[in-house]
Amino acid sequence: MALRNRSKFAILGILNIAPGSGYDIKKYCDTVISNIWSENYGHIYPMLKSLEKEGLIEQVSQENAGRKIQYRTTQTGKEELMSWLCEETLSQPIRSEFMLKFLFSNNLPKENGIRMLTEYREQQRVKLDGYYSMMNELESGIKEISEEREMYLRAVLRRAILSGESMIEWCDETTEIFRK
Amino acid sequence: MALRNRSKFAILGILNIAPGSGYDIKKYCDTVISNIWSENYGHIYPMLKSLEKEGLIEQVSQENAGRKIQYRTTQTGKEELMSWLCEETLSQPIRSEFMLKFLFSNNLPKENGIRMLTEYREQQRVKLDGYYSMMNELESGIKEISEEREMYLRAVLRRAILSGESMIEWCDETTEIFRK
DNA sequence: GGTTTCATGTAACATGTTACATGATTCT
DNA sequence: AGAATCATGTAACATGTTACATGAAACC
Repeated sequence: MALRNRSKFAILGILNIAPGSGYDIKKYCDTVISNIWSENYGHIYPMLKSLEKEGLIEQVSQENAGRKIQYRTTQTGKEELMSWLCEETLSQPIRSEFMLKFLFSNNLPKENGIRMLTEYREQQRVKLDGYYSMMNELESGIKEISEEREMYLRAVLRRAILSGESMIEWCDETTEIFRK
Repeated sequence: MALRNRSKFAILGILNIAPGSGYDIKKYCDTVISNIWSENYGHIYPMLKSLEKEGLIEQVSQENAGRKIQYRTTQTGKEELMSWLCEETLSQPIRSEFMLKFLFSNNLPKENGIRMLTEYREQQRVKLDGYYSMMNELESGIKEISEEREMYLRAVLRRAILSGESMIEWCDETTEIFRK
């Protein structure tokens, strides 16, 4: 069975939220949804061509913008997107390099494990701080987002926060155990 | 800069815990460490050849086993592994198809979101149950694992449990909000 | 004797990432 | 004018997944 192309629907979905260029899509991934998705140019630009060829997106007739090529979803594109949304999501294979390293490090002195935990905790803390401020921004309601969309965005952010908090909890708990 | 081959060290690390065949490695990934890592045959067998060629692993002279080719890490292999363990782990790009779908589904009726959450919660619950029983097994100490190794295994399992619990918490919380 | 599990392997395909090329526009 | 950022694009490379082929050994 052929794999469903996930980048395809990611890009289609992002354009469905707000029409934009390849560059805009990259920006969106690197900021707003960096905690749940990533794309790179090597995927984005060829995919935009192919989505256009398939008739799922179309160029927005631009007058103002310079070279910028803006796309938006077509009716067909919206329909394909909806049908993907309703498909069940198969659970994806998990790969956590940190956890793997940690598991393997039982031959090294315990202090080494503790150092790994400390560094990792700090990485997580920094990310978590970022999520907290995003949540603040969202809640102060500066952005021009519909209430309905905000609800979903907030849920996704909340997920990132809970997940980060849980990771920090684990780091602390495990460090404690290792110190004893 | 060339990417560091993660499968390489995963396989090397697994063989360092316990010598075994390609088949054994796959088993180990699918059971013990399924919550943190996955490998498939397409990676494992060619990588075993290449690790052997590099001198990082060697075949265990077998007498008993049939066709089974068992490998173990060499001294050089152990050293390379240790040096990888001490390298800092760069944070990996995140891709959660479920979250992406959820974020995109603001055009669908709210009930749809609630259904997604319910299904996802159930998926997580089943996994979590599996982790709980693994933890029980570990704690009853049936397996022939050194105390030191057990400590690391337990930490990794504990991580999976906390992570699952946090996910379920989020599902419940979000469902509540969506019901209002 | 048949079914399941063990066991190794690979070809074809699908996806993901980096590094670079190119040049316009905006900011200072 | 020079630097930073915007913007599009691709070639080369790296990684990941599936489906199938093959057959031995264990189990029932």
